Amino acid sequence: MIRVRFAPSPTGALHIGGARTALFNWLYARNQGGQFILRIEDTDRERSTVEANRAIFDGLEWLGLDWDEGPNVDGPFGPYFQTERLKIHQDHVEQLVKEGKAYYCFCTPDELDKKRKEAAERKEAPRYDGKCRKLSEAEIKARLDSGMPKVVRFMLPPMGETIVDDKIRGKVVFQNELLDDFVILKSDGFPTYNFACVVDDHLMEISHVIRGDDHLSNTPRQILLYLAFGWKPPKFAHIPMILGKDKARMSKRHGATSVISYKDMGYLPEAMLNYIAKLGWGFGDEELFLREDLIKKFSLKGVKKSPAVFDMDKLNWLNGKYIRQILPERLVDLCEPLLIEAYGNHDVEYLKKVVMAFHDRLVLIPDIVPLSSYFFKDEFDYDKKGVEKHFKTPNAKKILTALKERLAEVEPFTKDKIEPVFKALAEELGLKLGQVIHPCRLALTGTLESPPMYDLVEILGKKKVEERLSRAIKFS
RNA sequence: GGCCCCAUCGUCUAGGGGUUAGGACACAAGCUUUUCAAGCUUGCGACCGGGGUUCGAAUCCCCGUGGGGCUACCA
Repeated sequence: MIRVRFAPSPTGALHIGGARTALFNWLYARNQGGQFILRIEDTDRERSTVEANRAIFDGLEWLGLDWDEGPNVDGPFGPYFQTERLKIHQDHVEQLVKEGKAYYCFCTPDELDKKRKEAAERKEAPRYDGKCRKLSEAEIKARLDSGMPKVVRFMLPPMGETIVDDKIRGKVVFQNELLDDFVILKSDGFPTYNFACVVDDHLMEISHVIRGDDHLSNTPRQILLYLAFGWKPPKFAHIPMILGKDKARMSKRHGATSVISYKDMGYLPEAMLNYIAKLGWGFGDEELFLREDLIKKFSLKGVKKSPAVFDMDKLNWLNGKYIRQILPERLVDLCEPLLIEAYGNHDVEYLKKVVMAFHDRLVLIPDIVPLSSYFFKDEFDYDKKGVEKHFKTPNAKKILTALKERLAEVEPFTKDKIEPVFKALAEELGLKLGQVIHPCRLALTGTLESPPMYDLVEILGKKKVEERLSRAIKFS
C-alpha cells in the first residue's frame, strides 16, 4: 500500500512551496491508488498557532487536496497532530536511551553557542563535541535528580556512510563522521523534527516521503534513526525548491507567497493547481492539465531535479485560459459579489449580461470591476484623447444625434436590430463604420475600449443609451 | 568554512551520443476586427566555462564557476 503524507508545521499560511509539496504527495497517492495523510508538525511550541492550522486547511481545501487521514478525518494511525503524540515520542526517546543509542546532554545553549563560534573561527566544522557522552552513570543521575535542564542526543555511529537512495536524485552518499550527535528531545520535552518525523512516518506506515529538497541533507540523520530502531526506512523523493525571480528561495519579499492570497487576488484554483504542478514536474510538451489529467499523468519520473522560478506571467496566462473556459454561471458567481460590493445591488439578469460581455477579457476575476464601471455608473468623464479624436470632429454631433433618434425607434432593443442602424447610418453619411462607432463608444462608456458595440448597446438598454447620447451631444 | 544538491532561450521546459536543439509564457510584428481583449501566423531568443572519452558531445566523465540547501533545543 502506498501511503504518503504532507507534514506542514503550522507557523503561518500554506505557502506556494508547501502547496506544491502537498500536491505532489496527493497526486502520487491518487495516481497509485494509495492514501494521502495530513500530519501537523506542531512541535515548535513557540511558533505554532491554531490560526495557522486553519490557514493550512483552507489552502488545501481551496486547491481541492483532500486527505484520507488527518485532522478531522479519523484513521487508524492517529493522532495526527504531532504534539498529541508526545507520549509516543518520549517513549521512543527513552527506548534509545535505554539501549545506549542516545544520551542526556546538560550543555547549555550559551555554552554550545560559544563552542560553535570558536569552531568557526578555527575554520572547523561546528559539531557537538560529545562532552556529555562521557558522563558517568552517577553524574547523569545526579544531574537528572537536580532537575537541571537537559536534552537527549542521538549517539551517532562514528564510522561509515549513509546512502540515501532518492527516487528523483538517485544515490546520494553522506559520511557519518561529518554528522554530529544531534538533539532528538528538546529541553521542553518535545521531540525535534528529525526525530518526530521518523517515529511518526514509521508508525503511520508511510511508504514514500516526498518533500522539499531542503530536507535532503537531513535524510541521513533520519535514516540512522530508522536503523537505530531496527526499522526499514521509507522511500525518499526530494523535489526541487521553488525560487523567486532573483533565484533565491521564495520568500515574502517575492510578493504573495501564501496560496490563499491567490484566491483573494482572483485566481481560479484550477489555474493555480495547473501552474504549481508544472513547477518542477512536466509531461512532455503539455501545458494544460485539469485535476484528472494530473492524477492520470503524474509520476515521480516526471519530476525535475532543478529548482524552478515562480513566474507570475505564466500563472496569469493560465488564469485567463481557465476563465475563458469556465461555465458562465460560475463566472457570474465569482464576479457578482465583487460587482455588488463596488456598485451596489443590480438586477441579476443584468449582472449576468455584463459579466459575460467580459468573459474573454479577464485575466483575474476582480478585473471585472474597473472594466465594467460604465455599466453601473452613469457619471463618468470622457477619455481626453478620445474627445479630441471622436468628439471634436465636424460630424460628431450629427452622428450622435442621428444615432439617438434612430435607436429610439428600435424594437425590440436587441443587437441584431441595433446593428443595421449603425450600418445604415454609416452608409448614408458615407463614413466608415468605425467613424460612427468610435464616437458612440466614447459617449456610452467614456472610454476607448469596450465589448463589441452592439452587445454594449443592447446590455445598456434603450433608456441609458439615449441618456448618454444626449449627454454626449451636449458635450461635443 | 565543511558537506550535499542543481545547471537547455529572460522564465517554465522537450530532447539524453549524429536534431535546422522542439513547445509554452513574456516580448515584437502581422492577420482579423468597430475599440480593447481573445484567436491565428510569424519573428526574437538557450545547451555556464574548461578539459577529457568518442569518428562525433547539449547529451557520458572530471575540474572549475554560478545558484540553492544543510550544518539549531525551527521544521
